[in-house]
Amino acid sequence: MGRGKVELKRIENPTSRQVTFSKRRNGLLKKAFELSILCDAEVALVIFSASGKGYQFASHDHINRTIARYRSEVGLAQSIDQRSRSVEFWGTEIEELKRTIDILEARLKHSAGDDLSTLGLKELKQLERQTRTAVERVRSKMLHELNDANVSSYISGQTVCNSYPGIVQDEVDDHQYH
Amino acid sequence: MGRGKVELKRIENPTSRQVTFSKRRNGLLKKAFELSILCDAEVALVIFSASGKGYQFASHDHINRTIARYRSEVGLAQSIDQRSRSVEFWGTEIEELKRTIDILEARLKHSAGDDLSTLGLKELKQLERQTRTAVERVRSKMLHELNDANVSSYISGQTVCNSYPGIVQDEVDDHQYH
DNA sequence: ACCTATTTATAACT
DNA sequence: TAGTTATAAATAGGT
Repeated sequence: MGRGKVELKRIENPTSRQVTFSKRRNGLLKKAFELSILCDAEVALVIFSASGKGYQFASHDHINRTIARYRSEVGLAQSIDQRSRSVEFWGTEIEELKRTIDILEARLKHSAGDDLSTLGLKELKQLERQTRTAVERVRSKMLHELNDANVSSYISGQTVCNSYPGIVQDEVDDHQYH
Repeated sequence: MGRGKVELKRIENPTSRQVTFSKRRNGLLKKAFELSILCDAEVALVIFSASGKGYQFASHDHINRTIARYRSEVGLAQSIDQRSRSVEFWGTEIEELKRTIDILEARLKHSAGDDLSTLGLKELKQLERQTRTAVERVRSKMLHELNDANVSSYISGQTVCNSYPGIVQDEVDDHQYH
C-alpha cells in the first residue's frame, strides 16, 4: 500500500526501515485491537524493534500476565530458572492476580446490581443496557433448552409457557431436564 | 475497508463475526509476518477465537518457546516442569488464583448473557433471577441518580416511574435514558 | 510529522 | 466455505 509496491525482504536503508517499522507497528497494534473487539477474540501481540525496544498489546489480563513474564525474562537477561524461583517474580505475579480478582469481583457485583454506589450515571446506563440484554438472552436460552428437551411433550410445553412469566418458583421441575 | 464502514464494537451476528474473524485473523498474521521481515523485528502474536481455537505467529524461536509455555498454561495440559516449579516454592497459590480468575471470568460472561451453552436449566433459572433483579436495582439506582440531579423536574419523575413495570418490552422508552 | 497516490485489506454479496 | 467486487484503510515515497 503506498506509492510503490514493496518486496518482502529486509529494508536495507536504516532510515526507511525505522520509518516503516514505526508505521506498520502502529497499524498492527491497531488491527490487533480491532480484532479483539469486533470478534470477541483473545489477542496478544509483542513486538521488539531490531534495536530492542518493545511494544505490546493484550486484550485480556491473563495474557498480559504472560507478556509481563516474557518481558521480564527477555528484558532482564537473567536465567529463567533463577528468576522464576525468586520471591520478587512470583510475588508480583501474585499481586497482579489478586488485583485482577478484585476487579473481576467488583464487576461481578455490579452485574448483579450490587455495590452500585460507586458508579456514575453513564456507567449505570451502560449497565442497565447490559443487564437488560442479559435477561433477554438468558430467557431466550431457557426457552430453547426447554423446547429442545420436550419437543413432543404437551405437558412440558405447558410448563414452558407457564414458566416464562414467573420463572423463579418452578424449581420443582428441575429433575426433568437433567 | 469494504463495502461499508464498520463501527468498533462486537459484531452481534455470529455468522458474520466468524467470517470477519477468519479474514482479519489472516490479515493480522500476514502483517505480523511482513513486519518481522521488512523491519527485522521480533514479533509474537497469539490469537484465540471466542470459541477457544488458537492461532499464532512467532518470528523467533525464543518467542516460540514463550508462546508454547503460554499455550500450555491456558490449555488443559500444563508441563510437569512448570507445575513443579510453582508448586515447589509457592504451593498451589498461583494456580488457585488463576482458577479463581477463570471462574470469575466465566461468571461475568454469564451475567452478561454470554456463553450460556454450558449452563443447565437450573443454573439458567438462577441466572434469570439474578439478571432480572440486577436490572431492577440498576434502574432504581438510576432513578435516584436522576432525581438527585433533577429534584424539581416533574417530567423525569414520570419517566422513571413509567419504565418500572415492564422491563423486557419497553425498549421504546430507552431514548429517555440515553 | 504531514500529504496523497497507490496498494492492500476487507465488508457485503454470491 | 470459498470467490468477487466495491470501498475503506494502510502506507510508500515524497515534502
